[in-house]
Amino acid sequence: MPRISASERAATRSRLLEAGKTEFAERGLAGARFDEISLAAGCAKGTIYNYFDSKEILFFTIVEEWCTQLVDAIGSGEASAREELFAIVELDVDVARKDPDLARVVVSQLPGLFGDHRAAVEVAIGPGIEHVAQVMRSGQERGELRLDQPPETLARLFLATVSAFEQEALDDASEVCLDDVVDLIDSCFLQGLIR
Amino acid sequence: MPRISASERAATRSRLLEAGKTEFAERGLAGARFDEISLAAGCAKGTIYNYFDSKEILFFTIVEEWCTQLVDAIGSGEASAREELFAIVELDVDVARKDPDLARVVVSQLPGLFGDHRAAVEVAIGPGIEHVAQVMRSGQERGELRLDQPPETLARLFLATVSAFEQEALDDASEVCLDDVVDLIDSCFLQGLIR
Amino acid sequence: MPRISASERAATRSRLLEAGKTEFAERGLAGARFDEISLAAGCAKGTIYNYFDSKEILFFTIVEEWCTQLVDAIGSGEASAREELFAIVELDVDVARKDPDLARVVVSQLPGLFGDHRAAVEVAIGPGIEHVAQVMRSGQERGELRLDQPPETLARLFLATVSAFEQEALDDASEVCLDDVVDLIDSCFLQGLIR
Amino acid sequence: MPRISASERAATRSRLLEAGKTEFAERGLAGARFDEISLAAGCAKGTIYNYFDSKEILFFTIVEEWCTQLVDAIGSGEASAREELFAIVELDVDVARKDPDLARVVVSQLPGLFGDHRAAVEVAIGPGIEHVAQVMRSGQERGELRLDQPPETLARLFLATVSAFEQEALDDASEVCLDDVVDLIDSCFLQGLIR
DNA sequence: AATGAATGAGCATTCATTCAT
DNA sequence: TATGAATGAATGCTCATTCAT
Repeated sequence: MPRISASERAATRSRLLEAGKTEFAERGLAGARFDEISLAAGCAKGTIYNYFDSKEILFFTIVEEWCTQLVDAIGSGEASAREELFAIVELDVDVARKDPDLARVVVSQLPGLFGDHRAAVEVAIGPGIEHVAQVMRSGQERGELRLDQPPETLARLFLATVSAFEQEALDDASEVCLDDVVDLIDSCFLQGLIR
Repeated sequence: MPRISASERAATRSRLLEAGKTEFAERGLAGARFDEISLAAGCAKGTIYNYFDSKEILFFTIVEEWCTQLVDAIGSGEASAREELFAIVELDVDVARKDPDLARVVVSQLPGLFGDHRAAVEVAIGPGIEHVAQVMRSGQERGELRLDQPPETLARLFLATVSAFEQEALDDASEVCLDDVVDLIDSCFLQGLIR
Repeated sequence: MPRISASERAATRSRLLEAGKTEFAERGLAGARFDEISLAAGCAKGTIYNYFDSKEILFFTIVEEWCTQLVDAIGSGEASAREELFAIVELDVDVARKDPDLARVVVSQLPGLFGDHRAAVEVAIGPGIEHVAQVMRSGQERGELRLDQPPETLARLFLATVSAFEQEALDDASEVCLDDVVDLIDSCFLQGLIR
Repeated sequence: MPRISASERAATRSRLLEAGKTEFAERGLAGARFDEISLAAGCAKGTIYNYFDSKEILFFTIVEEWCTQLVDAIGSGEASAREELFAIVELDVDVARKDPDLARVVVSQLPGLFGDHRAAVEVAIGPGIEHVAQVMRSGQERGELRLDQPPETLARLFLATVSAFEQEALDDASEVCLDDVVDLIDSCFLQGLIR
């Protein structure tokens, strides 16, 4: 018999993830402080360890959450490659709109990781990469997409570009807003893919 | 009267920048250690402070160096926007080829900065942005480039995309090599700019 | 009216003592973790506090148990000092054979205690010391044992030596086995006591 | 050109070892606090790491120092085994008299160590064991000592007994004083060794 | 200018203990 | 009584920065 209900546990976990997103978005993986996260989540520092074994695990759980949101929401795969990729960008932008901190973590923190962290991020975003690669593969097989790069490479370039554009859009000083990103990706990237 | 000759000073400074690049490329801004940098540069830890006031200053000096290399090498501005931008990518790729550590620092560390560091990086890469923005502006005025975004935004998106592609190319596990980047940028990005 | 039967309570208590022995033997007083003890005992961490007020109390209860086993098993006191002491060593070795973890706790952890813990261990092993001191006193009165040290001192030296030899025997890398200890104590220590 | 003279460095190192002895003697390896050690040594906490890489290293350096003192002071090996061992006890008692904290660390902390620490202590006191074992071996070869145990075992039992007796003598509440230890070891232990 | 020892703020992590259920 | 989630004090260790020499 658990001492707290499942919903309480889920609520605390959720508050920790939320507080973690904010802290990681503001200070990065290296600079984030558990003191701040626990304060923002309204629990004691030690409590974090009842939910996440380490700072890195909390971080990569957040990254996985982003990836899961994307993969879960992605559609049937029946449409053309362009339409599929277009939808993926829309989803990504949607996620970023709903949770800018989450997007900030993903687009700004992931490129700077090394070693074990690099490996962990590969694991965390692996499913997302693989899904997009599948779209690219189908597109190539149907003759819709360029063939000079393997599908996984196209997927990585695609996601990297989307991230770069979103980062620009998330910058408060920028003139680009999230709404522009879908069109920009379409015209500036997808067209180049199509042959 | 300086106690060491100007050339000695310049040599030490240069060794520090070189060692800094390697360390920042391997461990990031947050993880870089002055112990390692001084060791690699063959001087004492305290000596670094005779050349750079802080770790951040050393970092941003390196970023500026990258930016300066680009701006210095950029041509007259007589050609078409596409040719100019093409040349810029070639230059950037050239720099990355000659100094992969420098490129790694720029493409992987800059996105993750915030607060004061964010502001400092804006200062450091400002001239580069401004130069590319000027190319974009001319292209728009000559009717070569799309008009729906201000030239500075186009410049930022362009450089962000180049960085994203280079990062992919610098990843040892990737199938993309630096030689591919110029063509990929041309077909996947520049074409989208041109109307 | 107790909510659990006396036998259930005794069983849980017994399992906790057993688990405690193992953990203390493996990690020492300072390093022992309640998480492990409760896990091994098959109950929740908080339950330990229904039986023992603190980690130290659990520890000293175990030490007392060792002492009680010895005192309970010790004979009438009719025999010569040498025979009595010989019997005590045999008992001690017997206890160590049946419960090596218990012996390990006693011989390895007691010497390192200080302050309040030192005082508590004195209380816990006091009856054992006193019993052996009584044997020494009788031996001295009957003229069997050396008189240059008070009986309590002889008792402490005797038990300390037995512990030292047992520790050597309990060490897996050692050539000495528990069976040797009785003879070794007799020839290396008892003979020196007898005048 | 070192920034501090060798004597200054040696003095700081010495103060750290001294402060470490006191803290380890009072609180054990697990309980010792670097804050206290640095305070007692009159330097900053971080300074300790300029001299010792970790708490364990400081601890085992102290243990080694004890062992080195013994081994260095031990004589030619020309005398009989009994005289040699007698001299070793005198040396050990002398060290304990001059530096009771050091003795307290050795006699009370070493028995309770495990795992890596156990292995490290074996390394630290190895030379001392080996030296005494050599004395035992010579004594056996000359027919002076009992043959039923290998020389290394005799050495361990001998040192363990000396430690046990010294611990009793170092206990403030005990009636035994260090001066008694030599005679007690001779009559209670050495006689048992001799055949 | 160069040195490198000293500094001490900062922080993730552990774990005995508490207490609401 | 039993539970186990929450707590938060405690502490070893890192490392950018300082400064006496």
